[in-house]
Amino acid sequence: MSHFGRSGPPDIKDTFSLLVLNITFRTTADDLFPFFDKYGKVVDIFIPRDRRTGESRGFAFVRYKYADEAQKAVDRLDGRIVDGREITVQFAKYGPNAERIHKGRIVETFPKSRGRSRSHSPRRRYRDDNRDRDYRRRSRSRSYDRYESDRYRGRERDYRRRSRSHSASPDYRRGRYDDGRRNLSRSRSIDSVSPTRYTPSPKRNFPPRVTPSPPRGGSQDRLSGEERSPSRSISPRGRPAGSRSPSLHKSDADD
DNA sequence: GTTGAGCGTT
Repeated sequence: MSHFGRSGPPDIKDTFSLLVLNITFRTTADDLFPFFDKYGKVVDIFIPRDRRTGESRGFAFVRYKYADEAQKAVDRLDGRIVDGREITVQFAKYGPNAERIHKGRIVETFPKSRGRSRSHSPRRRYRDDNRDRDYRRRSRSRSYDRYESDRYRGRERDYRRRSRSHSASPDYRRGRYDDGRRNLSRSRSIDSVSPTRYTPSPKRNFPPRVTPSPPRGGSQDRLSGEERSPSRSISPRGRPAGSRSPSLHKSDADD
């Protein structure tokens, strides 16, 4: 199904979570499902997204029903190329609530979890807003010299050159995307919108030449007066310009 | 439209 993680964490008590790193930012759970489903029973797949932009953060969590299948998936899918990117599959070390996890399974069972135990010390469900912008920018400044950077870049470039056969354009994702969502492109109906509850924009239809000038009074008042002045519709005399009779004499036009 | 170390949501 396509609704992995839509209904929240189903049950991780008897599931083994795998952490998939180094995936592309366009890779979705549906893309990873066939890969992992081939090696075992996938219970759920979840890809954390950014709460501001809603984009993927570059990693996913795959839950298997059995440990052996999860282990096989790690051994098989670890290092595989998905969407042109080498993914890294490994057992999750932390749970949804940062609980200890061994082999993708929760080992740190809270003894007094009769209703509320770990809730006693609830850490921030989400990253601090102030650090929210930093949690990904922290490692940007690396000690990479331009030489090494250039070398890595060159290697990566070479890798990409070898990767694409003859004419691989960045539209590879588009083709796949179009393959799955072409319905949406064809009929842009309200019913065809993806289950994601993202709101594109409250205003569905707006005039092309819409003037987004805030209708706030005050300083805008005088500006409005200026703009209203050049209106040729009203003559300085208070008489409509079009109301001028063509039979007006030349001498009358000396105003 | 971009980026690339890491551990998760109704």
